[in-house]
Amino acid sequence: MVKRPADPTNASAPTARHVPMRDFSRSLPMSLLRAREAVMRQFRPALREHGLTEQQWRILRALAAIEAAEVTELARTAFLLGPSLSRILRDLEARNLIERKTAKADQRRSMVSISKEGVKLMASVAPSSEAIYAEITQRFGARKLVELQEMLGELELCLASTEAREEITDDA
Amino acid sequence: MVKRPADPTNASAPTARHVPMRDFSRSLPMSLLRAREAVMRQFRPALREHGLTEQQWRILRALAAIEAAEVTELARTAFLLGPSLSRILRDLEARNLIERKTAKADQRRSMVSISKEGVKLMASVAPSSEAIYAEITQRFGARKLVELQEMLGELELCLASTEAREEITDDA
DNA sequence: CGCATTCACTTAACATGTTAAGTATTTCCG
DNA sequence: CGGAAATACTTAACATGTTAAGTGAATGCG
Repeated sequence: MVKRPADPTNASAPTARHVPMRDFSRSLPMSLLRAREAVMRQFRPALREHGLTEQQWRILRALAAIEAAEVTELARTAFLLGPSLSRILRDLEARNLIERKTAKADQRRSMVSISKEGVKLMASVAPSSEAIYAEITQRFGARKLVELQEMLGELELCLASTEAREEITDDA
Repeated sequence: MVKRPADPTNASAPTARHVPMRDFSRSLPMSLLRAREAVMRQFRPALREHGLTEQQWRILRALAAIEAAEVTELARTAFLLGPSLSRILRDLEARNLIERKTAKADQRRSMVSISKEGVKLMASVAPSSEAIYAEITQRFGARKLVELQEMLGELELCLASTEAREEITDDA
């Protein structure tokens, strides 16, 4: 907002603009964050009415789609980290929305599944969720939405392979 | 909406697939989340080396760009909620990366600015940050990146006006 | 077999997201 | 002027993100 030329005697004035960078508000992470927040803002009230957070809803949806799953598999599907999932499963189990039983073959693993109550809750939320999604689709345009999601998928894909070589390039 | 005929005897098998919905992994919030996570995974190690979190970095960047700002304005710029910002500013101030002074005209407001140390820290992080951004741009394609960000902006815009009418439609 | 290693999770600790409530200041208005 | 209402934060409380460490069970292998 201030376009002042370099000021060599910046003793009184608070320092700024010393480190040139891209315009902050146009960075990719920011764009993604803002877009996602705009979308989630549409859903949160409906979920909240049913006492669900976004992540709890993700887990229920994932479970409804895959019968039963190990915790690790569920984490991958719902895109949650293990510790978050652990906590949430504990709470969902306490609310009787899910069930777990340790696998017979391997005592380390526990199979998680949605309970009858969980299904009932999902059924009561799904309509409004779908309605909201439909409204978003309509506003933004169905074709454009597909296009956007394709680009997002490509972005994810083209960054996916960078993660394993931290060990190698870590020569600092 | 449910395609399955009623099953009165679902006692043994874990219940599932009772609530048909869009394929979970292809929902828009999920796509946005995954894409953003893929991007942030590139940046986090570099920030971490300098003892900064993503949000702290956002605040420093915002401050470097606008000289000084009120807390509310900063929250809008860095896209953080007030409570988060309050906590982070407290910590950044304790680390002498920012400075604050209450405005003379209005004792409620406090002006926040980046400190000399903060500028130094920014200068030490900016190069790797820019390098990472450049690599992402190159991998994904500069033109495609612009296109993606335009779509994200449009999405945000077309959902922006929905927020004020919760009071009105809240007739439940 | 025995034991180090790996594996599947869980706990812990700290930082942020999210909503609600609290505090101090200012403004509005009779 | 004076008190209700609005404003600019801050605190509180709970849930999740993120990394590191812990725990118990399986595996690999000498």
